[in-house]
Formats: sequence, structure tokens, C-alpha cells
Amino acid sequence: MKTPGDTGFAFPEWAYKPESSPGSRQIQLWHFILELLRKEEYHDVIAWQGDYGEFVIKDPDEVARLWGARKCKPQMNYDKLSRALRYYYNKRILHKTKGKRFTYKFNFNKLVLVNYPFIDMGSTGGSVPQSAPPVPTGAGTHFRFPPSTPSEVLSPNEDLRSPGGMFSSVGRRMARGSVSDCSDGTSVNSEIEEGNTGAGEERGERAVSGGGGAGGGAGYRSIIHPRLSHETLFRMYGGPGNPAGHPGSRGHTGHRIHPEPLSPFPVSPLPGPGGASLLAPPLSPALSMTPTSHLPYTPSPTLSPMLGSHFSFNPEDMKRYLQAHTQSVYNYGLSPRAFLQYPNIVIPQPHRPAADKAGLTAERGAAERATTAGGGERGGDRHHHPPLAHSTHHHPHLPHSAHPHSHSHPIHHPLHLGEEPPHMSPFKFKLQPPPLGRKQREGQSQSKPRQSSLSSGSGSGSMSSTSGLGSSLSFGSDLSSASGSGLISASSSTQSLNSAGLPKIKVEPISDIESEEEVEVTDISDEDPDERDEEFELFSPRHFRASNHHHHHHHVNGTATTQHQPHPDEDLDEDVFKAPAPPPPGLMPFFTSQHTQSNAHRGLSALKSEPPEPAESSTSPSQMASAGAPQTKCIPLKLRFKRRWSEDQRMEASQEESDDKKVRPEEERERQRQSNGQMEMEEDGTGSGEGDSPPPLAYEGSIATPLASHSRASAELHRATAQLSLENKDC
DNA sequence: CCCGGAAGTA
DNA sequence: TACTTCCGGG
Repeated sequence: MKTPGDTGFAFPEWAYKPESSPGSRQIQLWHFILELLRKEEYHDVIAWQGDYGEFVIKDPDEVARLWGARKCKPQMNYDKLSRALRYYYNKRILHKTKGKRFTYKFNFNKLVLVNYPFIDMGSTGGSVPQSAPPVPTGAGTHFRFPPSTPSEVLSPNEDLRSPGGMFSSVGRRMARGSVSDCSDGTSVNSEIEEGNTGAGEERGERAVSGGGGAGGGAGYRSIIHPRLSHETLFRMYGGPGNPAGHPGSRGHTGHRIHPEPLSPFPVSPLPGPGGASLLAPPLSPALSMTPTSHLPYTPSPTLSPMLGSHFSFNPEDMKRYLQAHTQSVYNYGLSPRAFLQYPNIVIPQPHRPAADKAGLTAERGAAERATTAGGGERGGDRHHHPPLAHSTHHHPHLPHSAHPHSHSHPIHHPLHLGEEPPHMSPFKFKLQPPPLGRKQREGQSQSKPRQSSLSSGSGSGSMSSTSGLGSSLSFGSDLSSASGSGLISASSSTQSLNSAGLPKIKVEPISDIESEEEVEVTDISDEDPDERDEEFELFSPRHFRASNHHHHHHHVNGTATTQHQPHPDEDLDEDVFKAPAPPPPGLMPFFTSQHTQSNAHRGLSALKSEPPEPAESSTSPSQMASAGAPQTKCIPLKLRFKRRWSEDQRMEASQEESDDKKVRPEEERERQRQSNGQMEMEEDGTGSGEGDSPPPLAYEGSIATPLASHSRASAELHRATAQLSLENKDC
């Protein structure tokens, strides 16, 4: 069967397709929507509003018209367009915000991650639930993926054109000419074109093409959140101090960690230029990749460019990446899941950001024109965001190739990355308290299951985002996972990696862990496991979960155990993408720690990583479940399901879940209804694949692979990832 | 308005 | 694959 493994982490095709074949690919609706959203000009017709990633189509007809123009489908109307949008539900690109007319919400997890794996949404808000992007009203702010600016900077070579540009470039393109083709041209392009805020950028059309390979690893930009950003960024790029870093800097100051009330996205205001916002280095999709999902489309080998090479990561890159993540984890309590992928790597200790700030330049700002708009919008929200300026001129330039680092940390062996011994100690992650937010939200939500919600306290119908959430998301699940401690010695990475030595990661357990777990467990059962998961898709658990689910849960006796597994398919789907990698044994434990463990445990067990200590054992949910698992059992399945559903629906945002339909609706449902107990079964086939043994990871190979491949791969990746070009020419 | 199946197109 | 078109149903 497909082992996802082999593909490894391919993203769902849809995610990058556009990029992959820029020319040919037609623009996708979501790209288009984003494009419109990012232009203030169109605020009258469509704008960010409300929660993270939520946008409202203020003028459906106009949007449809524009879309139709873009696609040369004069017959387009909102009804059709909306149908297309509805298809995104399954893809999880969007959700409908119920109750609000013409309001939809992006699931950035999927989108962003997909496109920019590196971005850590998590870091950001840690909290950002999923969609975080844009700040709602703020014009400048939005999240422009690609800051318009600098794109060039980075990629002179081009591969990436996109980083900076993904959208921006796209937009630009569209605007420029591409759109025009439609005869009627409804002005679309023109409109779009002009709009761009980004005036600053003109960017010369990018010379994109080229593929110059030169870049080597260089230039990726990552999208990072402000929080991480600096450091991370720097790391990624190389020296902090260097120019490269500077561009983006946004955050100086303490960065806005706290999101403004309005903007969910902590980051949102990316600094334009330098901020770089969000781009992710193409490196490894794997890591973050989480995303995807279930799509029916499995990752076909075909698609990804990378396939051939798989992903090869340059060790360096990986390292950086890891560092970044680590850092984020460390700092923000993100889940470590990322690391799974690279068992061998030792993660350097994250440094605390404190210092980094220095580097940042400030954003500057300003450009937003937003002010004017007022009339149209609904009023309420608006921006308060800091203006961003595009600093066009000073581009940060980055060294694309020039990272100082590149050589600086040469990696001897790919595997060896972790030269520095990670300090074990520090690595515990205790998460800092999450900024807040999500939990509250969750709480609310939990309390009120969707529909009923009204009653609950929210009082006002919308809890709307801002208010409550601050920034963080719920770490709940994540946390737990994160917090877990584990000691791992990667004993064997199955892979060949360790040739030299494997780095081991050791995590020290934090005392509270257990408690957490327990709590978690409890919670889960009670509350809603799903929710958590969902929320975090990004970070966490899913990976683990996915695979595990099926297995260990089983009906353990009635107890459904942690997850209910209502939708097996879902899991599967996700598995496909997310779980793909068999967790490296060694690591697993690490991650596993909490609930993770449970998941992990399946894999691990096979592998036999170190067993958690006895004490811990208690923690693992699975065990608990099996053991006594009182938790779950208490709740009737139906209830759980019900809950789940309700939540599901209610959480539009949350995303996932709905999969079942797509895949095999019928079966699933039945199962759900009937047995909760066993639905998993099937899955396991998948999951287990063959045994637990994880399929070989793609990256492995790559990693192992010498640089050569990597360069190529990276280029491809970059390209793919980076650019979303939307060309439309074809009408 | 919104949903989603079904069929068709490229 | 990603819609586009049509459409019945809520």
C-alpha cells in the first residue's frame, strides 16, 4: 500500500500544485481569494473579518464576477463560486463560519503549512488555532504571505520566488498581465493590479525563472512568526546579525506577542518586508508538514517534485530548521513533533530570544492606506495594527546563498547535526503558559457545544475571536505532549542515520508531566478529545495520533480510550500525510511523553524504544485506558460522538473531522454510530502498514544522501513551495 | 443562504 | 485535480 512513507511527506498535491507548475496551473480559488483579501482595494467586496482567517464576502456578486473574470467564466456567480468554496471544506482549506453570511474561514494550517511548512503557526500564537493569518482588518497587516517586498531579496535566484511572494507575486502577476487575457477582462486584473498595496514593490518582474540553482540552500525565507522570528530567522538564515536578518525584523520589542485583541495573529503584522513574514524555507516539508490530510488524494508520488529526491535536506538546513523549531518549542511550547522526523539530529538548545531582539529592526511603517476605507466596512474592526512598511528599499537581502552559516556549520554527516550536545537539561519544555487564548476558547466551546452555544455564556453570539482568545491556543494537548518528557536515546534510528553517532535527545521529564497527562486523559475523555486534536493539528498529535489511533485504541474494552475515533478515515487520511513518518523510534518516546505516548507507543512498542518509566506509564493515556480507563468509558459513545459532531460543526475552525464524508461516508458513519469500539480496525491496516515498522522515511534517504541531491531537491522544493504562481493565462 | 451529490469540463 | 454547472433539499 501506499506507504506514505515513501513519499514521505509529500504535501497534498493541491497544496503545491500551483506552484509546481506555475505556468500551467490555473489559479486556484483560494489563491484568488487570498489575493483579493490582501488588497485593500477589494475590501469592499471581500475582507478579513472576525476570527483568525475569517473573511467575509461583502459583495458576493462582485467576487464572483472577479473570479469569473479570472477564470474566464463569465457565467460565474456566487452560487457557483460558493460551491467551489464548499469543496474546500473537504480539503480543509476553508470552513464556513456558520451563522454568518458569506463568511468563511481559512484554515491556514493547511494552507500555510502546506505551502510553507516551516512556518510555525504554532509559534505564533502558539496559539493560533489554525487560521491565523490575517489580521482581520488591518490592511497592511494581513498576513501577507509574501510580503511583497523582499521577495526578491531572497530569491534572486529565484527558486523561491515565492517566498516573498507567494501571494504577492501572484497577485502581481495576475494583475499584470495575466489576467488580462480574458477578453472581457473584467477588469479583474486591472483592478487587482492596481491595488496592490504594495506599491512599493514593483519588483521587476522577477526574473524568475531561472532556476538558478545557485542558490543552493540559500535562500529560503521562512516565514516565521515574529516571535520566533528573529532568532529563528537568523538561524535559518544564518547569522542574526547579518543583514539578512534584518529585514524582517519585526518584532523588536517584545514583539507583539500578545496579539492585539483584534488580530488574532500575533504576528500578523508582519513586518512587511523584513518580516518576511512567513515564508518557509522549503526545506523540509516534512517537518512541519503536517498538514494535509486526508485528502483523498494521497500523496501520490507523482506529484511532488521532491519525490524523486524525496526531500533531501541539507543538513544544515535541517539543523537550522530544527533549531528554529526547537526554539519555538522551547519558547512557545510548541510541540516537538517536528523533531520526530529527524531522530538523529540533536537539537541544539534553543536560546532564549531575549537577546535577539536586538536585531530587529523596526518595522516601519506605514503604509497603510487603510484608513480611508472606512466606509465600507462594517465597522467594527479595523485595524489597529501597526503599519507596516514595506521597506522596499532596503531589502534585507539575504544572502541567499550566503548564509554564513552554510559553511559555518558544516555538517559533517548529515546525521551528525547535532554536534553540540544538546543540553539535555534544558530541554524540558515546560511550556510557558500559553498566551492564552485558545483555551479559553475551548473552554467556552466545550461548555457550549456548538449550537447550544448561545446559551452559554458567550452571550453575544459571537465570542468572537478577539475577545477571548488571546493568543495562545490551547496547549492542552500540545502541551501535554510537549511537556512530556522522555528520555530518549535514539538508539537506533532505524535508519541508517546514525552511522556516526546518533545524537540522542534526552528530555528531562518535568515533574508535572504526569499530572498533565492525567489531566489530559481525563479531559479527553470527558471533553473532547477531538477537539484538542483538532486544534492542534498543527503541532501535534496528529501525527502520532493518526497512526496510533487505530491500534491501540481499539475498543479497549469499551473504553474508547482517548480518542473516540469517530472518523477513522480521518485519521487515516491524516495518517497519510502526517503520520507518514514512522516515528523514529528513538524519538518517539520523547514526544510521546504524554498522550503522545500512547500514540507513539504503538510504533514504539514495536520498536521498543525505551519504555517510559513506570511512573510515567501511568501517564500514558493509552495505558490508562487500557488499564482502567475509566475515563472514557464513562461516557457513552454516542455522547462522545455527538459531542464531537457538535463541536465539529461548531468549530468550524477547527477543521478536520469532516473527512469521513469524503472518504467513505457510509461506512464511517455506520461505524461511528454503531461501534465505537471498533472502528479503528481498518485503519490499522493502514497504519500499521506492515507492521509497525515504519516505512522508511523519505527523508532518511535524503538525509543520508549527500548534498548533491539535496541541492537539487531543495531547489525544487523551493520552487514548488515558494511559488504559487497563479497564472491564468489560459482562458 | 447554504449544503452537497452528480455530471461535465479542461 | 479543481473546479463549473445544475440542482434538489434544508
